[in-house]
Amino acid sequence: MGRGKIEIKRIENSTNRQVTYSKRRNGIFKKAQELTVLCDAKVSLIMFSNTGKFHEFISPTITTKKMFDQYQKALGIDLWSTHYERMQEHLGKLREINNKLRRDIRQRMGEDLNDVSILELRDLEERMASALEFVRDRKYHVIKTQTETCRKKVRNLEERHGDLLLEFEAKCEDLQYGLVENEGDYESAITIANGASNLYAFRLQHGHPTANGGGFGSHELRLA
Amino acid sequence: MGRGKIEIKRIENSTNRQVTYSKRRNGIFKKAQELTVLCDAKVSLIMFSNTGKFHEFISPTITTKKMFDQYQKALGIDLWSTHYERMQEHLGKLREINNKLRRDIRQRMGEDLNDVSILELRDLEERMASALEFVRDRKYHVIKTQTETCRKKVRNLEERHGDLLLEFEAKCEDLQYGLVENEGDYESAITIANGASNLYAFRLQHGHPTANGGGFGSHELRLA
DNA sequence: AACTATTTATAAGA
DNA sequence: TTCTTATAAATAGTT
Repeated sequence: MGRGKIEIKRIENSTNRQVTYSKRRNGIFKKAQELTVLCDAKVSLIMFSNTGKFHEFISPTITTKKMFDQYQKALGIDLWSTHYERMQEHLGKLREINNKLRRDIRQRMGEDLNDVSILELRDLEERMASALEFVRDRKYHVIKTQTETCRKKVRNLEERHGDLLLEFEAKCEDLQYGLVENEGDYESAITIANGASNLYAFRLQHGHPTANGGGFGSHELRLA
Repeated sequence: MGRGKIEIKRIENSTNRQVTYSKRRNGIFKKAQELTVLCDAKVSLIMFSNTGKFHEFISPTITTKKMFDQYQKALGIDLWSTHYERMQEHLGKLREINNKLRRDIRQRMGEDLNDVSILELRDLEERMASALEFVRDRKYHVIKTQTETCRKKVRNLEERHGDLLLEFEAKCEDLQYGLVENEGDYESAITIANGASNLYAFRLQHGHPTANGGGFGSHELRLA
C-alpha cells in the first residue's frame, strides 16, 4: 500500500527501516486502539525496535500486569515458575542446612543424643573436649592479657605519680628554703631516701586515697 | 476501509462484532508479522476478545517470557516484586539465622573466639563443659545398656547351650545304655553335677571353640 | 513531517 | 467461517 509494492523482508537501509518502523508502529497502534473500541477487546501490544526502543499499547480497560496474569492463566503456565523453583530450591537447601546446623548445635549442647551411635558419641565427646580446651586457652589468654595490660597501667601510673611527687617536693623545698632551713619533714625524707616509686606503694599500703594524677578512672585499674 | 466508512465505537451487534474482531485480528497479526520482518523488531501482541477468547502473536526471534522481562526492565519495574520480595526476605532471614548458627558452632568448636569478651568466654566454657557432661553421661549410658544387652545375650546363650548339652548327653546315655553300663564319661559327670550353665563357662575358660548354638554371629557377642 | 500514487485492509453482502 | 468486492485506510517513495 504505497507508491510501490514491497517485499516483506528486512529493510536493509537503516534510515528507511527506522522510518517504516515509525509509520507502521503508529498504524498498528491505531488498529489496536480501534479493535479495543469496536470489538470491546483487551489488547496488549509491546514492541522493541531493532535499536532497542520500547513502545507499548494497552487497552484502557486493563493493566499490563492483569494482561500478563490472564495470559498465564489462559495458557495454564507460569512464566516465572523456573525462577520461583530456583528460589524455592534455594530456600529448601538453606532450610536443610539450617536444620543440620541446629542438630549439630543441639548435640553440642548435650541434647538429642538418643539416636547417636556410640562411635559418634565418642567422636563428639572428643571434639567437644578439645574445643573446650580451646575456649579455656582463649579465656586464660584473655585474662593474662588483661592482667598484663593492667599491670602496665599501674606501673605507668606509679611512675608518673612518683615523678609528680618528686617535682612537688622539690618545689616545696625551694619555696620553704627561704623560710625554714629544715623542718624535718618525715615523708619528704622517706621519699628522697627511697626514690619516688616506693612512696606510692607505701601510701597505698596505708590506705591513703591519694590523687592518682587524674584521667584514669578507678574501674580501669580493676582486674577483670 | 470497506464498502462504507464506520465510526470507531463499540459494535452493538454481537455477531457483527465477532466477525469484525476476527477480521481485524487477522489484519493486526499480519501487520505485526510484517513489522517484525521489515524492521527487525520484536513484537508481543496479546488479545482477549470480549467473550474471553485468547490470541497472541509473538515475534519468532523472542519468547513471551523474555518480552515480559524486557518490558519490566524497560519500565524499571517488577510486576512480581511483592511476591519476590517476600521470598527474598525469607531467604535473607534464613541466611542470617544460618550465619548465626554457624558462628555459634564455630565458637563451640573453639574457633572465632577473638571477638568474644571474657564474660562470654566464661559462659561459653561453662555451657560447653556442662554439655560435655551430658554427652559423657549419654555415652556411659549407651555403653552400660549395650553391655547389659550383651550380658543378657550371653546368659541366654549359656542357658540354651546348657539345655542342648543336657539333652544331648541324655540322648547319648539312652543310646549307649544298651551297649555299655557306665563308661565313666568325665564331662558328662561334671555336667550333671554342676548343672548345665557352668559347663559352658568351663569350656570357654579352657578355650574350647565350641559351636554356640548357631544364629548368633560372634561379633554380636563382643563388648563394644 | 507532508504529499500522493498505490497497495492493502476490510465492511457489507453473499 | 470464508469469499467477494467496493471502498476506506495505510503507507512507500518522494519532496
